[in-house]
Amino acid sequence: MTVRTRFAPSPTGLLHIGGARTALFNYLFARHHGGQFLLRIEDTDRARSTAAATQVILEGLAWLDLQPDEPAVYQSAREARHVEVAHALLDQGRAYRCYCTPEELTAMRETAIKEGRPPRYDGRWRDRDPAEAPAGVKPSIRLKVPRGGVTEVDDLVQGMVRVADAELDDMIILRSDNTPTYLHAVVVDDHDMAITHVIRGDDHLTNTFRQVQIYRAMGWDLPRFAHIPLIHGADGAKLSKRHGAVSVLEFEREGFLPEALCNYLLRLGWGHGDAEILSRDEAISLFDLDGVGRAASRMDYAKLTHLNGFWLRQADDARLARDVARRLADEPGLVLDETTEARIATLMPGLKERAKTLLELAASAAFLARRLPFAITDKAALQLTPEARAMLANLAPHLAATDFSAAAVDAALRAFAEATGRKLGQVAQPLRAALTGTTTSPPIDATLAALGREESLARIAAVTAATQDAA
RNA sequence: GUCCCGUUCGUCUAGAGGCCUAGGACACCAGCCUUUCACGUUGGUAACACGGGUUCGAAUCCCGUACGGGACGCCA
Repeated sequence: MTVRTRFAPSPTGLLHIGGARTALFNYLFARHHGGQFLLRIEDTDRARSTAAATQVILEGLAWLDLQPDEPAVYQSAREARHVEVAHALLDQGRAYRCYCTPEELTAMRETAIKEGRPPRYDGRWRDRDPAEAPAGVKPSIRLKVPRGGVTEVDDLVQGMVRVADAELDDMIILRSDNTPTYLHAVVVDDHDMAITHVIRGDDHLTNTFRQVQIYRAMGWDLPRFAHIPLIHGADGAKLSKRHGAVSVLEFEREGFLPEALCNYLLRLGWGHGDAEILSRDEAISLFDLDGVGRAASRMDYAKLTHLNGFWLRQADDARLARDVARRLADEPGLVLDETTEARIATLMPGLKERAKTLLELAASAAFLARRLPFAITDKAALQLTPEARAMLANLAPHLAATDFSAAAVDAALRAFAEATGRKLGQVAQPLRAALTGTTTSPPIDATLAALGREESLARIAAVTAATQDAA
């Protein structure tokens, strides 16, 4: 039997970190077992589902490279089938029509809570003669849940979980407006899509017992279930649209790499010995449900950032250069032409070594896009003492005599430092300030080489000229 | 309120009765490296929620307590 998993988000909000991890686990599990990973958009709630939210989910999954193996299934398009199954249940006497009004149900719930009983439907239409149906009330269809037994679910993560059927009430499977409820649609769709493993957040664990009733009533085989613990916000509470949930696309904006987010998410709630850094391929070969923990976890940006730094250093230079150019394009005062992009690409090995996010990377590359005259930070200005400016003026001819390769420039710098009795740092720091307007950058030889002869000498001249003006 | 689930360093986790003087990672502190900043590297601080059992022996098994979370919708 081929393993088939699915990620089934509802397009009522955004794809947040919890949903992303659920999708990841489903994807990894399917791949690990050589099966398929599917996507189903649960848009049964027409009032709250939006096309925009669906789009965001699709974009988020694409960014994370968690593409489904088959076209996405839209639950709303399967309504006729859901109705069909509900009626089949009705015909078999496994479901019945309930003529309660929403008001009546609300009242029922409130009294129950007031009297300290669980707020559940009391089954008043379960065995009542439909002939007694009040005129003008459109009925909903409820599942007739067997009484008196115990339902067991052997969850792949949570282990054996039992709930007395008495805890379950006769839930609505078809609303009075003839639309299916989530509980019903999920079961029908999972069955029809031949899903073998339902991997989802453990907020669905209790729902499972209700869903099992539908499988049984229809005589369908049960899929295996795996309820993974939720990711909590910093305060320990569930992540939701209204609570600390951030769209995965927000992570992109903040300069995180999809491979880093996936690596981080994988390690949140799943472990395999001391493995920390995992590529997609390694994740696929190592991932299984027995490595998933049972306790909820919290998001830790520091660790995500660290992993991002690692994956950034692994990333392809051209890819990073493109991203940096894109991010810098919006900034005022910068020139993003071919020359700049060539400089960014050239210096990328040195730049990416020093950045943890693409935002930092772009910021550190910004000096390459500046054109004279540009501002010098206060800290950098401190380096440019009159003495240092004079030193740079003396240094310039030596640099000009080289071919401006990093090696040649490095040799010239060292020779100059030795000849003038200075430590390399005493030469490099003022030079860095003149070249970048800041106090940090990749190694000075690489920086010089990336900027090129003309620009480098111009930038040096700009600060040495200032000396002469002052003098 | 009822039912369900959980609890190992600050955080993510390893741990499936003796290998645990509880390991790793992030963060933090100190040192080394060094051309700034990073990276890297060496070392350090830091945890089995609590109480009872079971056992020669428990982080690991059982029970209880506390705390946390989830579910109880004609939402998904």
